[in-house]
Amino acid sequence: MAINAKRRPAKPLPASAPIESPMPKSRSQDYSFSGALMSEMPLWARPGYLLRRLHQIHYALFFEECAGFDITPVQYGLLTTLSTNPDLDQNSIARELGIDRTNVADVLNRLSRRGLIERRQGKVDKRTMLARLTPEGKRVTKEMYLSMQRAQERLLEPIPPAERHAFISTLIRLIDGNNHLGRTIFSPKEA
Amino acid sequence: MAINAKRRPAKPLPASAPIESPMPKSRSQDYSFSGALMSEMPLWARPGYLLRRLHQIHYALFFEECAGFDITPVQYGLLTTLSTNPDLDQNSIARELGIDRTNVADVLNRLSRRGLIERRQGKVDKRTMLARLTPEGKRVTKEMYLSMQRAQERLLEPIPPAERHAFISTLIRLIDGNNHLGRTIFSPKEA
DNA sequence: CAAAAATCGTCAGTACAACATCATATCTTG
DNA sequence: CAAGATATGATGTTGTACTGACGATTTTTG
Repeated sequence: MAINAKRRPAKPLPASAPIESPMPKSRSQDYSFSGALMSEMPLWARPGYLLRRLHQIHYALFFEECAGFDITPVQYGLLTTLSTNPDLDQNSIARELGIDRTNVADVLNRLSRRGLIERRQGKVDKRTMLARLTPEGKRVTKEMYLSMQRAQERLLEPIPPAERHAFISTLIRLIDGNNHLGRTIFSPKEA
Repeated sequence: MAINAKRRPAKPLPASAPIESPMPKSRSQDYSFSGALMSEMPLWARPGYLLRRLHQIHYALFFEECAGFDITPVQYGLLTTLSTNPDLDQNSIARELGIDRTNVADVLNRLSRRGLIERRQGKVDKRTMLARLTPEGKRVTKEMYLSMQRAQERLLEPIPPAERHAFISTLIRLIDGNNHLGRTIFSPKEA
């Protein structure tokens, strides 16, 4: 989900948020996730749809707060990961970030082109390319931290503080619970 | 965020789910969304990151359940929208779905190419192009419904049923609360 | 009513996420 | 050591999501 158009997202990423309320009036709360009725579950009652929207909104907030850095959320995630554990190979990064291996290479290339990371061959395993932050990369990562953080806070602002941890915890449980998905399930051999 | 690789997603979209647990051990729950401490909020405590992951997982589930249809979640959302209110113009669809109007045109083209929707000029306002489902489109929409629904259910399966509505309601509140984002904020004039 | 402003769709261009496939270099193991 | 497994790179595809600009058509307004 890329959003960056030209250079600097002068217009940070509209997220194409609907001006008009996307949420119809009546929320009868009865689209039953346990029963089998659910005669006609509308869009705004589908978690998948809501997740896409909220994810988009996070993008918009991220770009709004981090305007001028020209770094995407995924890129910042990668910077953070390298910041925590330096000299990581691309496969490990992929697992850490939850993105595809080839995609990691793309992101690394973009970051490398801008001098934020550098790569070199691993010594123990010469097949691997270990990535690490450059001094510039460290500087940017640090400099962006508060902006990124503000985006996270603004995202959760609409719900009372007491609910925020619960929400995050639910997200984590849902991710953990579905984590068996992915390449592990349909191994590249079959299919 | 496309996922469809070849024709039929034989491998539905790995979501590149990490094999190794992406969630570190200690979740001290203290990355403070109200205070200002948060010395070093790790990836897995950032709602933005978690939303991306969960959104990805939904994609994987959707493709797994709807394999063979070769329809993406966004495309199905559009089909649903047209199914509820036929003869909608592209701007309305954009608002309804929460995507950009140029993107709506893209999606409509793909659906049109496959004979699932048809468009014609509006009579009252000749600038508009009203889209509607073809009979084939209606058939597919109906046929996919249960599969789509299963994906939604599987997504929420890891949390107890009692919490599911609360989760959805929180998502809705977060979306509603941030809905002021978008083109309306940074008008195209400035910047 | 005619000129100006707003709106609708389109097109071209960019970015990016998530794949597939093939080639190559490098382990690892029987 | 040879065979298989693994890591990465290079290249290409599809789909989502923008930006910016343009023509055609309203709508608004002077």
